[in-house]
Amino acid sequence: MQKSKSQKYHKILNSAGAVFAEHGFYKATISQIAARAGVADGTLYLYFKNKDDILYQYLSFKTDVVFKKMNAAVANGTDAESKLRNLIRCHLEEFQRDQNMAIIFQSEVRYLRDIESQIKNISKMYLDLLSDIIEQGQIDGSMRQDLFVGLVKRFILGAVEGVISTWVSAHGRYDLGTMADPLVDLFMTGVREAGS
Amino acid sequence: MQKSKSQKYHKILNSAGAVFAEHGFYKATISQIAARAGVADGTLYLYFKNKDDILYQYLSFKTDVVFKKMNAAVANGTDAESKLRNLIRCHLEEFQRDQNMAIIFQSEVRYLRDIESQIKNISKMYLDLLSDIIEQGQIDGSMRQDLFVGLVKRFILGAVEGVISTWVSAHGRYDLGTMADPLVDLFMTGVREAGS
DNA sequence: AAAAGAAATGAATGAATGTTCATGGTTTTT
DNA sequence: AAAAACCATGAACATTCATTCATTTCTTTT
Repeated sequence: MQKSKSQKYHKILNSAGAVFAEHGFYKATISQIAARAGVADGTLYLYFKNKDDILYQYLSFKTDVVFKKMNAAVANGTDAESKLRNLIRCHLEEFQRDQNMAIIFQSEVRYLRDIESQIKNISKMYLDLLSDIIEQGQIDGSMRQDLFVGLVKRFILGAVEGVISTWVSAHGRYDLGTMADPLVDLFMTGVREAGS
Repeated sequence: MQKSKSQKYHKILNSAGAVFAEHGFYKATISQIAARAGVADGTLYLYFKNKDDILYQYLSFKTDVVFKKMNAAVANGTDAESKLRNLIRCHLEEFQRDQNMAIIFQSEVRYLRDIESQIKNISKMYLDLLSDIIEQGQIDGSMRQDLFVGLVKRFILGAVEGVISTWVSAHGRYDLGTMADPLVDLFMTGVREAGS
């Protein structure tokens, strides 16, 4: 029973993801989500408080999963550069794996003021990861000392998101994962100490 | 009369910009826009086809103005680096000057599939400007030959947009224009030929 | 200043859709 | 197998708004 509830719950979440990604949150209707999940409209309200709550729980769930993977990816690196490389590769690969999530994060999240705390959380966690990496790089001498970390980390996140955005616009027609290394190279060549 | 129509038209456009920026397109109502412009609801329909059309014309108008300035800024530079510097400074300053526009471009535009052609236009124009600059830099030897222009230009745009996004999230509390030079420096140090 | 034309009004309309709840079905318990 | 507890249904409800248009107000013409 717990499991069957869980199953239906996730079925609805998934359907919601697909419908939100296709039509956008506001144009998506409860009926569309219910139909795609193969349940009646009213059933959604057994599992979710309201339409907003569906999106909220979708984002929470995805955020959790992805962020755990990102943390693991970073922990897997030794020096600052390999951590950065792992983080960005993980980011690109996860978004490529789940295109609905990519669309929702890229297109919708900025739009929703009510869920601002959620956005802030995921962005903040990501930016904090980047801060740590950059600071480590400065300590071990692989990154310039005169970097303004606050700017650099936003710079990196913005660039990665821009690349994802473009990929989404192209309907995911090319491989996103392969952009990780050129992207980091491009970035590192700017950050790396001239002589090292 | 032509002028008074023009005045009211722009009054409505401005009000729409403020209301869209504050509430987002879907939560913004015709009544709010009308009230802010000091006209009756029905009056909007003398100047615009419908709600979508208001946003469309807002974006068209702003796009035109900003893009002319960006073109002029680029034309004002001599070498690739100064052109890039001028472009990015112009971008940041214009968005800072008109925060409503900044919010709408950053938060709303990605969301609106119907206006995709519009977005594509402004993004494409911007990316084309960047392409030209990078190619010129490669020709005159100030930028590396092995750059993948398609990636670099999205990298730059993404980074700039990321910085603007952060500024918008902070409710425009700090000066955006001053970030132009550090941003370009950060970027150039990566792009510039190691020896030059 | 009267008439004609243009511009503006805002209450009424109608469509869209998030949410509820009385009803019916299914599973579990006794 | 009857009763109880639980789950699911989907038609009906209520609200929200974009849009319209009959009426009024303002401007121009003669």
